Amino acid sequence: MNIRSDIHGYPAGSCHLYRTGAVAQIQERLLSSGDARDLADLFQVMADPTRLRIISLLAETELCVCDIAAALEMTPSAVSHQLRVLRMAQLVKFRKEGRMAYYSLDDDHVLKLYTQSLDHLGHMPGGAIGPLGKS
Amino acid sequence: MNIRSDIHGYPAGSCHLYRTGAVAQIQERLLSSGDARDLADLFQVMADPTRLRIISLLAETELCVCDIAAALEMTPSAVSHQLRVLRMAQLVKFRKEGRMAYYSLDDDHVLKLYTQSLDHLGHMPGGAIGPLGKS
DNA sequence: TTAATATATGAACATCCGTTCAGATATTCA
DNA sequence: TGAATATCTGAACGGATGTTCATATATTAA
Repeated sequence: MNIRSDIHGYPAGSCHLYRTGAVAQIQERLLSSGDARDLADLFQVMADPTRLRIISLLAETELCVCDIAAALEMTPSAVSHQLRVLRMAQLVKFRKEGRMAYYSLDDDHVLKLYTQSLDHLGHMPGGAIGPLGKS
Repeated sequence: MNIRSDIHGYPAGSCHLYRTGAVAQIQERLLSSGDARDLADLFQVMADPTRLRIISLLAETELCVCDIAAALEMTPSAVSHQLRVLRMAQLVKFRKEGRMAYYSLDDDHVLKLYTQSLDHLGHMPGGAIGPLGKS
């Protein structure tokens, strides 16, 4: 009886965790399916160039949709769609003033995550992601 | 002559940035297209439940493919595919020992980004806050 | 050598995602 | 009122993506 043969029909192997019976131990620090999905959703929202550029604009001040669209040289429609995604993920909030909607970052956690990722990018050799592994 | 009419054929609006001519100013802090794409690629790699769970496993120790597969209750093939994605993004590295491949996190920036995002999740009002949700 | 194990990879499939387009709502101005 | 503006939204199209399946390579065991 092991996980592989029970669940996936794999023949029992000889990986050391099975020999030592340490599977339960490493599963304790395993992110739950639910948390993994929630986290993935968060990263998914950040995983778009347009949304990241919007965040970079909102990092310092609130802006209305048409100005964001102008700065990004995109249609207000496309920007509005992306702002909706950011809004639903609670990464940005907005206030209505007349016919304008002024958007800003929801809290400083967004900014922290953004700057943290920029920091990580700075540590990537060449910035771009190359093939296979590290030298 | 403004960006919208030049590039997208939109009629000139009256957004305040155009009246004050501050477009160039906000464009200075705008993330470049290239950087935005690189950052989006990084987040994209993080934006998958399986890859996040792998990262959570590798947060404390190196593991071989079959043990990761066992802990995740997935096929080694699926795990190998995801490890390849993590490897190409330089989020994990591996060493070959016989027929086994032991994977570990490439550097602590990955872990920082991961824990930072967990922290953000903990601040989400509606978001699911699981056992690992907050530290 | 032959068999079993550990990992890697290409193709295929279903699903998801960002933009465009058309159109809707709401506010302001003449 | 009617026209222009600011924003929003649903549908659709093309492209990206994660898993499965079959298969390939390499290492170890018998």
